[in-house]
Amino acid sequence: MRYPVEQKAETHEKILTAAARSFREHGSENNGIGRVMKELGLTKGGFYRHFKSKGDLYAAAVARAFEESGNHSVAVAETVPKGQELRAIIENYLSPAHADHPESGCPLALMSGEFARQPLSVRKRINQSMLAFRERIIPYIPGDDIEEKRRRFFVLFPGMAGTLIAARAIVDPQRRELMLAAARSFFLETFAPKNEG
Amino acid sequence: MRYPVEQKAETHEKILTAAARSFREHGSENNGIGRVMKELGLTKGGFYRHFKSKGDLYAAAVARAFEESGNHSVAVAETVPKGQELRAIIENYLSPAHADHPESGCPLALMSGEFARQPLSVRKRINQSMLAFRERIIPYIPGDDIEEKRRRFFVLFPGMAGTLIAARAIVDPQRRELMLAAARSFFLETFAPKNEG
DNA sequence: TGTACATCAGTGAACGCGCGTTCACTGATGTAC
DNA sequence: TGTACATCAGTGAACGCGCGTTCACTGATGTAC
Repeated sequence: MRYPVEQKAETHEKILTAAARSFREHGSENNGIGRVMKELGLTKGGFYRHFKSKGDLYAAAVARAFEESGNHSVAVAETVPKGQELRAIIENYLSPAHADHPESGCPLALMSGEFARQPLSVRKRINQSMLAFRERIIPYIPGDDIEEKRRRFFVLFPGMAGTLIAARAIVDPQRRELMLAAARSFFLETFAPKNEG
Repeated sequence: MRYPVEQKAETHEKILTAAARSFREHGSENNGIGRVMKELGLTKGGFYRHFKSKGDLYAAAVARAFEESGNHSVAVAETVPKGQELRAIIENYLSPAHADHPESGCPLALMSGEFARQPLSVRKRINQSMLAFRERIIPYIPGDDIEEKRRRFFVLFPGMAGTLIAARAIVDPQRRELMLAAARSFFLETFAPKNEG
């Protein structure tokens, strides 16, 4: 069949969006092309018209997940008065809602173990995606120069990601929220104190 | 064949140790019983004399990994003068050596995404292992009472774990070490300042 | 002391399953004339 | 305007592979007598 001209781009986009969600929710191992294509009502044979391999999709899906996560943080920052942006980002990142919804959450907190196991070519692309995410967040990080902001980013965000991971491992919802609350107040006080606002 | 009486316990122990390493290095998905048994020169059919299922092994291996990680931190603490223990633990945790050797490293930084995907029974056991790890580290955390120490633990260790994850995603070794160094000085200053030590 | 039997850790083949990937194909639409 | 042909996104069956799990079995040792 010949399909409408714009359809290929649409399908490509759908695969990418679905994979970015599915890989975060179910991991990329023991799950993948078949599941994603089935979700879209397509057969897995057609996948290779859109991506070279599973590794190719994985790298693209991680990039997409970082983009979505960046979009979300920026959107949150834009809902609050100037000077309050980082506070809002931190509160949102360490919220119970984020802990409860891995499928739309920060990839750093989800695909972590897998990152280290990817082939170099994939790791390089993941690295780029992470740096792109950083550059979107940087404007909201306080600091005298860009290098100081970047250093702070690399303490704050990985730190919060690790907190989210540990929180997700806590089974009891009440204990989980207590732990998140403790982390929230720590990161807020340390990186976005109120009187500096 | 009937085997020497002590052999069953020895094999059980070998499987557990090997799994704790292999699951950290390769993940538990797309890898598992077959690989571990082969490493020990055994066939995978024999596995079920020692563990009920793969999930059972997984939970036990995570527990073992937390124990090993706890042992390591305690051992590091015991090599330094009194009052310097937490500094030593932090420096060791955020060392390039730890970033380079996932197979013997902290499980929090490796199996994170997988944790959230386990069935409840397995997650409960992982939760217990994490709490047991905390209790071993608690003596080295400053704080007025046990609750404060626990809260600090749950900021410090997940924070460092996230840092390790992000560091492992950085391809260039020099940039990786720079990032680790920035995190080291942050966590040292914040949780184990020199003049309190 | 000798003999018959039970034990059970480990073997190895088999099972169904889902994975990533390949490939000959289909057929509605776009293009050339 | 009509006709012949090329295109190529998506199909569906097939491939080899490794997974977790089951099971009839082996046979050296421990136990009972």
